[in-house]
Amino acid sequence: MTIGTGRGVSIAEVARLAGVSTATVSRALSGRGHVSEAARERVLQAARELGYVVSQAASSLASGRTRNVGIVLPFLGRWYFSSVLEGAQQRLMHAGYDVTLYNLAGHDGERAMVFEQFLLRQRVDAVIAVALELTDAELGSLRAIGKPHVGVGGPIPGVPTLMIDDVAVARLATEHLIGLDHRRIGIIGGDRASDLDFHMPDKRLRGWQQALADAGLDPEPGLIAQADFTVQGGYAAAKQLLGAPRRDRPTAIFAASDEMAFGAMLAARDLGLDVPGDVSIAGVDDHDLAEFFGLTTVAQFPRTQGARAVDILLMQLEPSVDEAAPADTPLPYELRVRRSTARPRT
Amino acid sequence: MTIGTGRGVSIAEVARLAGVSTATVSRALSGRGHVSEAARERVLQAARELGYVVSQAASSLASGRTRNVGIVLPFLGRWYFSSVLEGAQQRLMHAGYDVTLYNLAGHDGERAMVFEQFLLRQRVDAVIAVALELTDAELGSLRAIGKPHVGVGGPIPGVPTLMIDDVAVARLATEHLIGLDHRRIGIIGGDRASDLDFHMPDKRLRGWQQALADAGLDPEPGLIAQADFTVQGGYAAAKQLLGAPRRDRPTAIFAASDEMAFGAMLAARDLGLDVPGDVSIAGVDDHDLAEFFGLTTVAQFPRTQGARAVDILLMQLEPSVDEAAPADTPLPYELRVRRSTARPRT
DNA sequence: TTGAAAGCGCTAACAA
DNA sequence: TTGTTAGCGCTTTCAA
Repeated sequence: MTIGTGRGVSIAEVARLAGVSTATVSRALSGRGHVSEAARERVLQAARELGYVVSQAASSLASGRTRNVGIVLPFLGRWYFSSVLEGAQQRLMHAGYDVTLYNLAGHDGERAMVFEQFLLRQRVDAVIAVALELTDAELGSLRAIGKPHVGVGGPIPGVPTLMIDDVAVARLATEHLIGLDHRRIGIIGGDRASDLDFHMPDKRLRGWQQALADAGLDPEPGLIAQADFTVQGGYAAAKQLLGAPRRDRPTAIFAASDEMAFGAMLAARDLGLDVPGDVSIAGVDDHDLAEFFGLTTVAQFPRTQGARAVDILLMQLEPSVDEAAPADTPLPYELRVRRSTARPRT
Repeated sequence: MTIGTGRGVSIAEVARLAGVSTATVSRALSGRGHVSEAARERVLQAARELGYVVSQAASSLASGRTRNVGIVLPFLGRWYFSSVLEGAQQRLMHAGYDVTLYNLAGHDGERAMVFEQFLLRQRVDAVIAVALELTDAELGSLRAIGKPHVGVGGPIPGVPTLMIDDVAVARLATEHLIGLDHRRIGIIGGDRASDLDFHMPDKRLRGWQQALADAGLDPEPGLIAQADFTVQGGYAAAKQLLGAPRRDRPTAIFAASDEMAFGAMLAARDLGLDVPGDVSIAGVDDHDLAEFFGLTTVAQFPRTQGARAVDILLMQLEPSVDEAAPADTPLPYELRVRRSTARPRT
């Protein structure tokens, strides 16, 4: 490998060594256009010998493609988000794409920066937005520059979005509890802040309501607590629910995320309540720690969701990849019953 | 804003509107070279009017700078790593840099890909390696292409590395326990797998040993358990330590990370042992949940570490930014005493 | 199937 | 302080 030249080996050097033109090298290496087997062989060999790696900048400038996908997300530290990111990044890398990360954790200014300066032009071929509701202006600019974009976990009008059926997921968890003969089933849902960018909390609430209604149970306000999708939040919310007088206390709690469910389990313990003896608890996600906590949950598969999002983009980015479009098939989810749920003590 | 042109507004259009040359536009917008106040004004105004954003590809090709920094890390889902990433990304973004993420979570093949294909040339101006020991070959290529690189949390020979003094941190936590009159202090350290890429576990073990030795205590093998830095691992390890016959059971445990300490706290509870009544537990990190669990810990500040790593790179990347070099000042850490530690019951 | 050559949009050296 | 201009390294059209 030639080193230290600052700019690296150029395509011209490969062409010279292989005894072909730069155009042929480009074709051989990119797979676009026809190249004889013999020529391809010699090019590959020469490239290997010289340690040639294409210059992204030059390639992008000439072709208009960056081989770079932007991923925008509101949190990095939470399980769901880092899992989606992981799944997407891995798939993209194998397809030869870089991932540029835009984390909106900070202030509003950052969001504007991301959309106006970074994503806007020429830096990425496509965008994956995770659990983010885009404003009309943001959508407008994405559409204007004609970059494909998909949403994961968030509802983006007019944009292919990968999301589980949140209503159905919540129903499933709640129906599991009803099936165990629970009659007073509380919910720890999202608070208003977490609903802002992302209407999932509201849907999970509706799923819970529907399941209760179908069973002839009353989804009374006293059974609803709100939290911010963190362990701490779930803990506090569960204390509220479980601190109610005995006759009002739920015998089961559906938490809209596993992290909140963990908090609820800890709250129950701290109150001296046995899980599942005194209270059953179910979550959503199948977090890495769900098994450890013995938490019954409805699994979703964020790594796969990230990878699927990439597949959809790749189909638009590289016409060669044209499998049967799986874009709008609903995403899988699955009830996993563990130790945290059981029939109520009678 | 002009839209839909595919390639976006070019510098030539801005130059025309502002009545100057493209060179002046470039200078005005990048801040390099002298431009009269009047010209700068007109350029800025024109650029705003046209919605001009520089083409990264063209700029990189011409200048050799990508305004892109690669961050390589072995995990995304763990608190320490996502926090470093968050800190670095935010700082970089404000400096106008993109972050390209390379997660080595997958198989070995990926590691080779990252170093040979992606990082090697022309895609990034600098590299931040988080808790990763680079091989000689990897270091060699980084050096050969002359890209600045820093390590965070991992020891990289010959490379500026931001890391806390792991020996001292472990000593501090252990001395805190000794100061409370504990005499049998166990440790949950890293297992061999986690030491592979990252000698932190070994250092924390040594800190514990030194603190015990200084106090005339015997760091006997029975007090040592190993885990993989996860909650689950910490739980299992703690069960081993705490399951010992009463006379051998430690009255305190130092866990080399907060996540393992959480596991240890849960293990103690499951054994019916009171924390801190029967056993005190201390960790390292000040994880987001440490406050919630009431865990005594030695805080480190990964977000700041990420940001500091960026500062060091920026100093090399942009000669204008020349503050007094803070490169090798030791990183701060801080004992935070919470509910999980107390004097042993007598 | 191959090669020649015209850019892609910008930066930086040089000249003025 | 400003403008002219020669590339940066690649892709892609066109012609052969």
